[in-house]
Amino acid sequence: MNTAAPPVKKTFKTQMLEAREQAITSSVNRLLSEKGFDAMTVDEVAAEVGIAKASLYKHFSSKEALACAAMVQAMQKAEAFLDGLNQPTERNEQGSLASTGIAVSSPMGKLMASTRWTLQLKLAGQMPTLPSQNSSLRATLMASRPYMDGLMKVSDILGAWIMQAQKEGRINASLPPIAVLYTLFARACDPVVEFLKMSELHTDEEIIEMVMTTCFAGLSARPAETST
Amino acid sequence: MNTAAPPVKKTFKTQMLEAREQAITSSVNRLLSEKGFDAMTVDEVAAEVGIAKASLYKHFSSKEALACAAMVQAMQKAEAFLDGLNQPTERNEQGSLASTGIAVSSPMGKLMASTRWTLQLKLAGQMPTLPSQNSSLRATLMASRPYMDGLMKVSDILGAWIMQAQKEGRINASLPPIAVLYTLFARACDPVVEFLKMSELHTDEEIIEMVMTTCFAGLSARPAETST
DNA sequence: GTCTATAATCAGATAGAC
DNA sequence: GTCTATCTGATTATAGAC
Repeated sequence: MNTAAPPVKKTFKTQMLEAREQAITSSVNRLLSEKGFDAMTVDEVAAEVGIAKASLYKHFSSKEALACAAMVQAMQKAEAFLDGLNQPTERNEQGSLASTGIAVSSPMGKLMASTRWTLQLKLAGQMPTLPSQNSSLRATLMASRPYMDGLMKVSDILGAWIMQAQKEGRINASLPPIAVLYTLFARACDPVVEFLKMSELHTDEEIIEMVMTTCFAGLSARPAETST
Repeated sequence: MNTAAPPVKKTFKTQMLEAREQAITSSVNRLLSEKGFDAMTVDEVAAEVGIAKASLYKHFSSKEALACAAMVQAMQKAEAFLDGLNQPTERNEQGSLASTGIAVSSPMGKLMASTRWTLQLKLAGQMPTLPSQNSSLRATLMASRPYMDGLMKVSDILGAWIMQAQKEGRINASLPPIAVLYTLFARACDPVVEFLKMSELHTDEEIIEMVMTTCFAGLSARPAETST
C-alpha cells in the first residue's frame, strides 16, 4: 500500500510543530519553576522562546493553556519515571538505599526514590510549581483531560505503593493513604528546599538528605531502628 | 499638672485611627489567608473594610505595605503566643501532650504546641500566606523593621527550643537547627492542610493530628519508642 | 505561522472636591 | 480622612499584513 507517503509528510510537519511546542513548554516549565504562574508573563515566555507573542497564541489559546501544557508534560515525565521504577531492571532489583536496609525494588524504596527524584527536579529548577490558591489555573487544569489523566495515573501508582508499604510495616499505617499521598506531592512545592538553597549553607545533596529525613523520619529523634 | 487633657484627646484620635487600621489589617489578613497576595486586590480589601480605595491609601502607601502590616500583626501574635509558652503557668507546667510522655513545659512540648497553634490558625483561615516566590512583597517585608524584628524574635525563641530539644534527645540532632526551623515555619503554608480540608473526609482536629504526625514522626512507621 | 502594531482589560495608585 | 472619578502602567489577547 502506498498510503505511506502522505503520512510521512504529515508526520514531518507534525514533528516540526511538536518540536516548537516542546520548546515552548520547556521554557514555560522553567519560568513556572522560577517565578510561578502569576509572576510569569506571556511576554517573557515569548522572549525566552524567541518568537513573537502572537505566535504563542497560535499554539496555545491562553496563558492558562500554556501553563497547563507545561504541567501536563511534567506530569507525564513523572509518570514515566514511576513506570520505570516498576520495571524490574537490574539496578532497581539489586540496589538498596544508603544507610537503610530498604531495597529500591520495595514499595517503600520506590516511594523514597520518587520523592528524591522530585526534590532533585525541584532543585534543578525544573519543577513547575502550581500556586495552590490560584483559581483560574486550577480551573483549567481540572478541565484538562491529559492533566487529570496523568494526575490520576501518578496517584494510582503512588497510592498502590503506599498501601503496600503500610502492609509491610514501612509506612505508618495509622495515616490514611491519601494523607501520605498529599504529603509526598507537597514535596514538589516545599518551601524548605528554597529556603535552604537560599541560605547557601548546604549542597543540593545535603538539602535533599535533610528534606528526605524530615519527610520520612520526621523531626523527632528516632530510637534505634529494629534491624531488618 | 493639667497637661493631661491634650494627650487624652490625642490618644482618642490615635485609638480611632488604630482601630480603623486594625480593621483593615484584619480584613487583609483574612483575604491573604484565603487567596494569597497576588490574587488579593486592593478593591476587595476596600470593599470588605467598607471604605473607599483611596481611603486605604491614606493609611497604607501600597498594596505591599498593606500586606506587610498584616504580616507584622500575625508575627506579633505568634511572638505573643510563644512568649506565653515560656511563662510558667500552671497549665504549661503540668500539662503533657496526649499519648506521648512529652511535657508541655519541655522544649519539645513547646515546639509541638507552637506547631499545633500554627495549624489551627491556618485551618481557621487566619494565617496570611506569603507566596514564597513573589518578589515585590518579599522586598517590602525584608525592608520592614517591625516584620524583621518579629521574625527574628520568633526565630530566636524557636531556635533556642530546637537546640534544647536536640540536646535532650527529642529532636533529631543530625538535622541542622535551621532546617528544623524552616520545616516548622513551612507548616504555616503547608498545602497538605488545604488538600485534606478540601477532601472533606476529616475533621479539623484529625487533619491537625495527621500533619503533626507527619511533621514530627515522619511517614515511616516507627518502632516502639523507648519509654521516657 | 510569524510578525508588528494595537486593542481591551484590569488593578494599583492619585487628584481634587467636600 | 473620606469620597468619586480618573490616571497610569502592565498584561492578556487579537487584527491584519506578509
